[in-house]
Formats: sequence, C-alpha cells, structure tokens
Amino acid sequence: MTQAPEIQDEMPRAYEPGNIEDKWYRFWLENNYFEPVIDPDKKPFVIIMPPPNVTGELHMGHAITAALEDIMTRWHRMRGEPTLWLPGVDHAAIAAQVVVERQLAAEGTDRHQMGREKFLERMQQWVKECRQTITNQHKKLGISCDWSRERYTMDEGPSRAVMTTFQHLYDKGLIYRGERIINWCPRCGTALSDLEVDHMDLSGHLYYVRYPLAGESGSIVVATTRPETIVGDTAVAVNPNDDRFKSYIGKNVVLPAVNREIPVIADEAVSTEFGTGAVKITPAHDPVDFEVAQRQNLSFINILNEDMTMNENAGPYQGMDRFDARVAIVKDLVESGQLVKTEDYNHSVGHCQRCQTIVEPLVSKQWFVKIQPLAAPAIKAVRDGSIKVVPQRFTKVYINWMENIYDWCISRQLWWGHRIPVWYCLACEEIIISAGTPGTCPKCGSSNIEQDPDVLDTWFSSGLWPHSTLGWPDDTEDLNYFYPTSVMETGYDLIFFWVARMIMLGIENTGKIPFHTVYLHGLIRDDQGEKMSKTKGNVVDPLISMEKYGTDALRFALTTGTSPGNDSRLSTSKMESSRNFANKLWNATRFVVRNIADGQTATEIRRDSLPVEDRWILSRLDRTVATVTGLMDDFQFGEAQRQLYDFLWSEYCDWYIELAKIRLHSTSEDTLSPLPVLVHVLETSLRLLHPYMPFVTEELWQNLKRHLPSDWQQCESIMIAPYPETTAGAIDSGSEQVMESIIEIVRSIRNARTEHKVENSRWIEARIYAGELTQAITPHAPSIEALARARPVSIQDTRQEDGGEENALVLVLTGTEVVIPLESMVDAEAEKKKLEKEIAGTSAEVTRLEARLKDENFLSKAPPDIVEKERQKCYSLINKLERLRQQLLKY
RNA sequence: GGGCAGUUAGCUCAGUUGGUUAGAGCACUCGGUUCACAUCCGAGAGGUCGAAGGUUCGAGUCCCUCACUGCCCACCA
Repeated sequence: MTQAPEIQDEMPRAYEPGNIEDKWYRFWLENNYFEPVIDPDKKPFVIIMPPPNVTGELHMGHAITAALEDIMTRWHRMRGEPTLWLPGVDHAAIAAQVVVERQLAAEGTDRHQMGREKFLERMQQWVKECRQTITNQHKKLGISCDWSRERYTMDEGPSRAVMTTFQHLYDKGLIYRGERIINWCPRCGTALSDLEVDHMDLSGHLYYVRYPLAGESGSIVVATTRPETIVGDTAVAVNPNDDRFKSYIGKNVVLPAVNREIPVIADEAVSTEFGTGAVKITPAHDPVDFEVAQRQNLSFINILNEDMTMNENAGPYQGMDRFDARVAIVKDLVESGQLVKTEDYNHSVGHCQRCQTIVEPLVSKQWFVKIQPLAAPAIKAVRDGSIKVVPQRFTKVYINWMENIYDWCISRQLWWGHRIPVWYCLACEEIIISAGTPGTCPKCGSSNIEQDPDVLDTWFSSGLWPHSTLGWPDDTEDLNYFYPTSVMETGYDLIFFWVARMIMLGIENTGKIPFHTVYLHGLIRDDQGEKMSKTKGNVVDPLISMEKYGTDALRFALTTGTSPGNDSRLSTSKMESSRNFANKLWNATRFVVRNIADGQTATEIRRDSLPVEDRWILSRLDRTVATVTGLMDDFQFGEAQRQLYDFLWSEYCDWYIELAKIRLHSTSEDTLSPLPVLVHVLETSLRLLHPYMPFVTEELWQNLKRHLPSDWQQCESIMIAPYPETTAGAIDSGSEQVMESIIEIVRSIRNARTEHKVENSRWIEARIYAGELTQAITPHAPSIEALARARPVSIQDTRQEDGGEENALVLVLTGTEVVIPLESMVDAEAEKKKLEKEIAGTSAEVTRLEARLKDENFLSKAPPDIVEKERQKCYSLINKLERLRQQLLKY
C-alpha cells in the first residue's frame, strides 16, 4: 500500500479544496481502490459509464452523470460489493466529424481536399487530444471508475464486437441493403436515421397548383409546400370516398413545367379535410408518398443530386439549387396561370441534428436493420419488469416508441466511424461480409473486390457498449462476472438513441438484458431555467466551478434538490451553499480534533450511562442512517443528501456540539467526556456522506482517524471503509422527547431575550416548571443556562402561585412553563395579544383533534398507532391550552 | 394530433405505500468580534400547496375536469 498523504496537524480556519483534492485522488489511484476484486461468492455492482463523445470538453451534463454514478459506485463499494464502474469514450462518428470539419473550414480546407486517409489521421489526432482532456476532467471530478478497464468504441475489442454483430445480424436476415427513403443531410453528405433529424416549425407557403386533365377539359388543384418537387411527381392521389374527385380517378393529368402525364389514383392516406383534398405524390422525396407509391406500384423519380442541385429529371430546372428551383418554378407557374393561390403556412421542417442544415427526404441505397424482431424482446424485458426504469413514467415513453419503430438506417456516407464490413465483388456481384479484409471473392475467386465506402451509425457501436466493453464476443471472465450490469445511468434524452438500442442489441447478442435498472437524470439548466448552450453563452464550465468552489461543492450542488428524471437548475447560490456545507464540516472536525487529547476517544461508548444529549444524537444518527440508506436504495439521492445535510448542520453542529462544549469546559471530575460520542457521530456521518463529497470527507476522516481506536488504523481510506448500518438499541425515543423539550425551552428563552431586547452580555434568571419532565430535565439546567444565557435556572415540578411574577414573562410551552423575571416592564397588552393568538391557534387544533377522536369512523378505520398518536397530541395540547388560558387571566 | 411533466414562501426547489399546526437553500428584517466556523451564530417575517369538483375518518399527496408553462413523439401534403 502507498503511504497516505500527509495530514496537517493544525487545520486552517477554512476548507481549501485545492490543497487536498489531487493528493487524495492520486492516493486512491495508487492503491487501486477503483478496481474491483472478483469474488464469485459475491454479487457485483456494475455501472458502465455512458461514453462521452470526442467532440470537445466535458460539460455539466457529464458532471451530473459523473456525480450520480460516483455516488452509487462509492456507496456500493463501501457496502462490500465488488464494484465496477467502467469508463470509456465514444468516437461519435458524425458529431466528431462535424467538429473537425468545422476546424478544417476555419483553416480554409475540407475533407475532400485532404482525402480520406489524411482526414482520418487528422481525426485520430483530434481524438487523442480530446481523450486527454476528458480523462483529466473526469479525474478532477474525483470519480472512482476503473481506469484499467477504460474502453474506446474504436478499440480492437469493441470494433470486433461491431463487426461480429453486423455479420450475425446479416446472416440472420436482420440486416439488409435496400433502396428506401431516408433523410439526407446535404452538408454532411450522408443519410441520417429518423432520430437524427430535429423538426422545427418554419414559416413557409402553401402553394395551390392546377394540374390540367390530359386530353380533356378540367383540372385538379393540389397544394404543396415544396413546389420544386412537382417535377418528381408520379401521381395525384385523392381519397377513394371523396365524391368531389370520384370521376377523376383513373384519368391522367399533365404536370406543369415538364408536361409529363401522371395518373390520378385513390389512396386512403389522403385526407379529405386538408388542402384541396388532392395530393401530389412525389415518391422519391416524401416518406408518405413513398409508402403510397409502394402500395400503388408507382414509379420513383429522383430529382436531386447529392449536393441538392436539381438533376437531369428536373427538365428546365436542372442544375439549380433546390431552393432556387422553388423560386423559379413558382415564377413559371404564375406565368402559365397554373398557380391558383399562395397561403402563408407554418410547417415543420427536418434539420440535421449535428449541423442544422435542412434535410431532404430521398430514396437511396442504404443498409438497414430490420428492427421489429429485435424490438419485441426488448419491449417484453421492460414491460415485465426485468429491466426497471427510474423514474417509472419513462417506461411508457419507451414502450410506445418501440412499438412504432421503423427499420433503422445504419449506413452513413461519412469517413469517420466503423467501416461497414462488406465487400462487393466487381466480377460476380457477390456481397462478402467479413471482419477482416478478404483477399478474393469466395464465390468466383476474383480479387477484384472493393469495400463498401460507408461507415456505421455511431449508435450501432454504442448499442453494444454494456457487453462489448466487457469483452464480448469473447467469453471473458469480466463478461461472465459483471454482465448483466446493475444500473445504466444516463440522461432521459438518450432513451431512444441509446438505451433502447442497448436493450435490443444486448438481448440479441448475449441472450441477456444488458442492465437491471435504467436510471434517467434530467437536464442541467442555467439559473434562469434555460438550456445551456454555446450559442447562448450561458454555459457554466465544470472546471471553473471546481476551481472556484471545490469539486465536492460542485458535485453536491448538482445533486441538490434533484429527483430522477427532472430537470434542475445550477446556480451560484447552490454552489455557494454546498461550499459552505463543506466548510461547516471542516470546522466541526477542526473543533473535535482540537479537543482530543491522545487516547481519549479510545474508550468504548457505554450506552447505558450516557447523558440524554448523547443518547439523543446517537438515536438521531441511527434514524439518519436508516433514512438515508432507504432513500438511496430507492434512487432518491437528492433527498438522501438533504437528510445528511440537515442532520449534520442542524442537529450535530447546532445542538450536539454546543451541548458538548459545556461538558468539555466542565471542571468537575464527574463529567463524562462527550468526545467518544462526538467523534463517533462525526466519523459515522463522514462515511455516510462520502459518496456525495469524496474529497473533504476523506481528508477529515483521515484527520479524525489518527485519534480513533486502533482497529480503525487498519482501514486505509474512508472509501473502502464500511458504509454505516443501523445499530440495535440506538433508537431512543425517550431521549428524543426530553431533548425536544430542552430545545424548546432554550429557543423560547432566546426568543424572549430577543423580543425584549435583552443585551447579549446580560444573563437573565429563568424558572422552569417541568411537570412530568422535571426529573429528566433537572440535570440539564447547566445546559439550558449556557445555551440560553440564563442564570440561575431553577427547575421545579409545578408552578408556585406565590406572586413575585408581577413583572415576569411567562412562556407556556408544550409540557413545560418558563418564567422569566424582567427588570424592564413587561408590556401586558402585547403579551396578552400574543397569548390570545396562541390560544386561538391551539384551540382550533384541539377542536379538530377532539372531533376526530370522537369520530367512530376514525377510531374504527384509522390504524391504532395513528389514533394513539393523535390522542397523545390532543392531551398535551389540552393541557397546554389550559395553562395558556390561566396565564391570560393574569393579565 | 397524441403523450408526459411542472404549477408548494419573493426566487430555486424538496415533500414516494394518504396520517403532527407543510420544509430547505437563497433573498429579506432585527441582533451578534463568547476561543470550530462571519463560507458563521441567534431571533424573526413570509405559503387558503394553480382553479373547481370528487374519494376518504383524514388529501400538497389518490381520482375527474379545467387553466397556464415546458418537454417528447407524430407521414396531413
């Protein structure tokens, strides 16, 4: 084991994250804590990290991913499970190619000028730089992933998984090559899948164009948003039940501009409501028309070149750009009198997800995955709960999409990506599928063979990620032990792109689901709720935030107030309060450590002899352990975090430490030192918090460890220390009740001091009448004195009506009363008003409770413990009400 | 056109098998140089939980309707 980094003896006044983060990360790495030890007797916990794209630097989306996955990973590791978190990066075919193409454009060149080989070299170089940046940023985030198992989609293993899958699906008939309508991005020069097209509403026009009947008078008017496609029309379709057009069916019309005759046909797909009720059919450039044409056996006329100029089929418009052709044809239609009218019209237009260019639907020869046979088992796995989706509502979204899925176009006319493992024999036209480079055609023996120039959709390789990273198609130890994985944690925006494909391909390739749970997080927005984007300039850089507030603070801020699947905002105020919390812990530990004398805390905590505040904080700690564990089991990390925050700040620091100070300062030899409990609770809390704030908890824990009993010295790091569990007998409701009373008394005195403007330096007398609680509270008079700055504090059973209270303030509390004689005049009127207000509130509550407790329905239907609770509450409120009323009479 | 989410304090949000008089952070008001912490401490003010119905002994929480906001999906030219 590597020697632990040095801990300063004297802790600085404020936590300075910059000084400690790197040393601990190095220490963890050097000791291989991130690497799991395979133990066949234990069930492992496994997360495969969503691989960031090699498109630049990490953003807040990556940071929340890292934070959540590290929380889960560290938590399970501390619970003693062999825990694997496997990191990786994605070559991101189109996304990365677009980034580098932009760089080339800025340099005044492009990929075609460079040539394929040079361009790929340039890509490799970019990937190298990018991976370095990503790795450094991930390390800065403190994540405990197993770097020895890091994978890259273009590595030999994952690449072989891609080829193997392609071959397998081809052999099974699930991959085919066909001429079908696809989305074409003219800028990227490639086909896109439906998912890679973003639809945006644009304002345009609806043109009404008259098509004259061939050989007779009469005409049909059709409406179109893309008049340039007229030259590619091969029919006009009407609804078969539309009486307006029944007589036209079977006749021919003449296309304007190109004077070609096309038939009028009937098809159910045509709505009688929209436009004129007659639709021009352009099978090669519209997905709906494509389907109509298939049904009706119509011909296809491609009118576009790949650069989106009109081709030889466009007659007079040949050579024009698609949008120039639109203008030209409209002009011609106006001149020929065939444009009936033009309406303003907003319609949705597809844009390339990566470069925002308007895409064009066109018929093209591409490779497709026949998806339904893959979708069926993937639907089943989620529907029957084999794969659990958190939050559950996304189950419906997933199933709905999967049930309406179309075949997946997987070929891309890009250069960057996995080359399609297909060779064509130029001699006999044989199609050869091969992972390696085949020398000759196996059918005719010709060596005149050529590889398909295209690459695969990047999501094809990502879809294999959970098994390809673990060694598939080989039968590896990792694959056998770690697969299926435990949790797939990612953003909800990736359900279709990625999650669905991993489930389909995972089941197909391995026969097993790829993961048991899908945890989906929301988008991180800016403090105004806007999506962060470079163009808006509202991007918050994780590195800068980490520099400024510390890694723990950024991570804590990201998971503050989040719940699964919900978007959240990141604000400086969240990062500040998270930083403040880290500093609070720092100082609490600083306080504890300072008070420790060597060996002092080594004593075992003997629960039977502890004062009430010790039993109280131990009881509260135990409840916190139970609550936090329960919430984390349920993936409620934001809420678990809040529970820890509240416990540490509002209970441990605000009350327990303050109470402990009194005993620490005590000169009496009978006083039991609070240090063992002080240390125990802090130490346990640090372990509870470690998955959320790994760095500060490690530093503080190491600091504290030096003072812990010897059996703790063997544990080298908090990150491999056991996660706290509940302790039998720790819950102590009696002590909790007494402490609640003490807190109430202290608060009421403080409040009275403030309201009556008692200077801080002045001590005031307080007489407490505690009834049943007298015995329990009496030993704590010194605590009340110190915390409320009240002296002397006397505690008696019942209040003596012996006068001396003319100018005293009487505070009626839940089970107790506090009398404070004041030198200054008590404003009787004001006190009376306050009392009346409190009486009104209490009395209303009592009325409600009494009614409920008289209600037969309530008594018979509500669970007994609830009834009992309500009854107790009612008693105590009646009692308080009575005392409030008596007090009122005195004014 | 379908679907989903959100609507709780001035702002940002928690509140998960329905069960105290609904919470936090930030902001605000007042007071604090007591030896862990001013990145702090103490005290306070601030909410008919979007609207209207319903189920229930009991509703912020479950059901119905509506309004507004946001998101996703979709082949009406």
